[in-house]
Amino acid sequence: MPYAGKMVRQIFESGTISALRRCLIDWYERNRRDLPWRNSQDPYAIWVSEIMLQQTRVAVVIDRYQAFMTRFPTLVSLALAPEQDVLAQWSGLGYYRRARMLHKAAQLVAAQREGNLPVTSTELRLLPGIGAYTSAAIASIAHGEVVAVVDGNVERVLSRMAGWEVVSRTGATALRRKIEALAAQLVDPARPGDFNQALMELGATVCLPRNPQCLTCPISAVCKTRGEHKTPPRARMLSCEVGHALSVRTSHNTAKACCPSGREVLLEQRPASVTVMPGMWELPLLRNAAVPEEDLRMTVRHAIMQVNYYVRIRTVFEDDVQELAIAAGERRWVPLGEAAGMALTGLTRKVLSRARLFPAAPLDSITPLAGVGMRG
DNA sequence: GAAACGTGGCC
DNA sequence: TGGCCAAGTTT
Repeated sequence: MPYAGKMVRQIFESGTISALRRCLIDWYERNRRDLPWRNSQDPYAIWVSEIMLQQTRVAVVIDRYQAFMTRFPTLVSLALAPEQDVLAQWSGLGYYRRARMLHKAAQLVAAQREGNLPVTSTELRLLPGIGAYTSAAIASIAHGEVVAVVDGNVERVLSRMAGWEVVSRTGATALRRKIEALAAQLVDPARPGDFNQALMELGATVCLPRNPQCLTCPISAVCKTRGEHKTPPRARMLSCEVGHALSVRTSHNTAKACCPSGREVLLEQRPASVTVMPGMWELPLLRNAAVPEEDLRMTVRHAIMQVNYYVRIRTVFEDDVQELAIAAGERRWVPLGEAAGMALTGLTRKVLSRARLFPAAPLDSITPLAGVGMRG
């Protein structure tokens, strides 16, 4: 990439690249957050964290990562698990394809490589769900491979630093290439993993999309922008009204000695063929989203992608099946205790939590049953 | 190369 | 409330 070298020389005076690397890594050592996946050198642990962090906030990931690693401590344990168990661990995190591909890749590595992940970014890149960013992140962090990562943070930090702006829609790709070339020139050959994490950490905690904290930025001296930069406008949110059924019954199933009776909720599994959340379980859709006032249990706003769903939840009794839309997949009465551990959609988890039908968190379990059904 | 793929949390 | 995300990958 000779062109990248030229760009770097245009941006920095000779010799300042090593100073930049030092500034960045010094800052990182002093300011890095203590995150669970940073306490491990295990490539599997780093891999899981990188997949879970894709398009997902660190604050959301922390607890879920620890739960996932407790349930699947090793690559082989993940490979051996049923897919529904993996999806259940992913429930509420979204982008479920990540979980399915992580699982698939673990099975490939278990079957073909005795459970040892590839070491080089080039080989990692061949596994499902591992793209340009993730392969570089794992290889540089776990094995010290000298390869740059370019995620959303790095893209923002470097474009601001270089003073490059998105000019047009088509210009975004060209700019991305320039940033990748710049990152490749900048990455510290001595400590690529720390350098990469430093750049990402800077973007995540200082060089914020809005309100960048330029006064505390370790590299503001070489930054062309020192503040916000232009970003392309986003698509408008759409809105849509839907209804879901909350059907709860008291079980008369005495077959299971452990839980001879208890309450069960009616769930429906989304078909494997749908593009959105295949295989996940949810409350059955209502035939009619217009719910009579007296049957309205609660309303929920739930944003999925570019759409705001205004969701009406109504009680549907066991005999009133005609209120439900035609089932697209299997329907099953599930004991509430079991449902909590299933591969529920985020909306379903939200509704059942809000209805106090199972705890949102393990410790939040004390709920008077008398309150159930009386909430609006 | 654009479009699709989810969600919890914060302002 | 409505908008805006957040450590990308696949098709």
